[in-house]
Amino acid sequence: MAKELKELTVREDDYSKWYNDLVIKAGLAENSAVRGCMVIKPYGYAIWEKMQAALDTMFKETGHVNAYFPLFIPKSFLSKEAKHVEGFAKECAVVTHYRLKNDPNGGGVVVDPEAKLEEELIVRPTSETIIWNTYKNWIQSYRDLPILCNQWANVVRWEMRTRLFLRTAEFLWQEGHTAHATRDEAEAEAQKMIGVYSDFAEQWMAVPVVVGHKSETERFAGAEDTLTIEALMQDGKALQSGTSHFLGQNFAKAFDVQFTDKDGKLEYVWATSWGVSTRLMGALIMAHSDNNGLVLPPRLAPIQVVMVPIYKGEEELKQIVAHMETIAADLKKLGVSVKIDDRDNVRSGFKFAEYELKGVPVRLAIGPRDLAGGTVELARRDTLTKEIIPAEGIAAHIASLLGEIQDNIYKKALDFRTATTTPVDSYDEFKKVLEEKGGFILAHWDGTPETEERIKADTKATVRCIPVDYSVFGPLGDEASRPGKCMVTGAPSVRRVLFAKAY
RNA sequence: CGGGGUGUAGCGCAGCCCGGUUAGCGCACCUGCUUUGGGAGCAGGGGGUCCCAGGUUCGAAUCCUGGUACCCCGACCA
Repeated sequence: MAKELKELTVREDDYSKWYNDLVIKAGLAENSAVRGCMVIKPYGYAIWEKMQAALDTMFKETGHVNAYFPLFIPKSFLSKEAKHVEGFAKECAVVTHYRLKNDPNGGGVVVDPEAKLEEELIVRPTSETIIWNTYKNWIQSYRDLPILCNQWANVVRWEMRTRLFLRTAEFLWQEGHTAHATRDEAEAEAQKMIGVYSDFAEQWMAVPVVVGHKSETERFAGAEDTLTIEALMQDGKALQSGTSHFLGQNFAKAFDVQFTDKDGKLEYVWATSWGVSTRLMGALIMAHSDNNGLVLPPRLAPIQVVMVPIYKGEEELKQIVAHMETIAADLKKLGVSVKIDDRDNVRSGFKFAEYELKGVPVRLAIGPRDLAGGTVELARRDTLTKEIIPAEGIAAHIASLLGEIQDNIYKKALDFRTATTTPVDSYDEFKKVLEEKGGFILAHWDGTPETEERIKADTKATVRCIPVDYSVFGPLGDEASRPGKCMVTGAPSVRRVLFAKAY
């Protein structure tokens, strides 16, 4: 089956087909029979669980706790914040009835018209409204603040076009919702959490990201400021991989959440919300994979080391597997996850290809020759190189190699981004680079929605973010952070911003 | 919602224009033998309401009419 995959080339015209085939063939997910939803298969879910575990720990280390709020949101809640409803109204699934009945005209069932709801329920596209309706009851005094809650949940957005992991009708995510006594504290929280996301992306996913502010048009519906992490995929398109919003007092005012401060004055609460989703799976796949399949960073790989026996006959298999078990025990002591694939109904060559497709970082093959000579064959997924090395001390060697692989994958992605980030000064050059090279473009923009809209209409590229730290661009950074003139209108610009075509 | 395209075995497809054996191929699956240091070979086998409904015809996967589902491209979005 993976033979078909090999015929595709990364960043060909049909990159999207390549990506889709990879997701399906590597056993991560598939399209559901339900419109626009996906089935996350066990191997894909194992990766998601590792992401969840790492993020959850990071949230707790920054003082957050988990909670859970309802799936259904009364329609009236959604309309309390004007911009919020405007942003989400077009993609909501709506529950209108609560009962079915037998079809009087024949087999099957129909919606019982008698069972119409007084007020329709919206399947949450995001939970700000239902959570703030609850926070209202939790907050009376400054002593009740801050509230630092996170929720792991699924949400539904009825997108017109869907794509596995990147944009599905239902997706899994976490959403943090915090309430604070002061503006400063809430702003600091929003910044802190985008920092957590950026650390996670870079240190766990090995995906370099640019942290920045969204422009007014790209901002979250109902936010005063949206911070984002933007990652670059191998086809030169950007992927918004996580966002953290400073919500001001918008939701507090919409849901009338006030508290008494130290001076006995009544104040509206300041808020943030922040989230990442299964879209991160898409980022992980598109950032690192090659034509042999997934390339998983060791820190997120469900299986870090796979061992494949090479053998003739049952007796030899037993011997080799016994040997492998002692190595596996050593690895487990060092916290490395190992799988011994002793299936005797598929051949070893098939197994090699299969684990490459699944992105397992390190593979050990052991056969009679190794058994006799005290060696193992070690293969690295990231470089696709193989070497025969002594079995002595192999566990410690692998443990440090996993760290090296993690770093190497990150470096590769960073080098790609560096090579695919271009500063441009004129609109013509902008269009040319976008057409021929793609990737990130650093250019001056006058800061107006009109100009941004025009650029988008002309080129489909958008302002991905206004970076907060230009040093991530290396040598380009210093010049990019200085003032100049908008490439379209010639109006003054404070600094270059990051443009790209996006998913 | 606009513009294209496709529905034939679990998956990928050919056959349709020009109606006519028992609907075919590759992968996958099952059985047996031989193999096993990079996706095995040979032999045999199982599996189909040809998307649905109606029509034309001696005869429809093929032609006609209507429906329906899905995919791709745009607008929308994490």
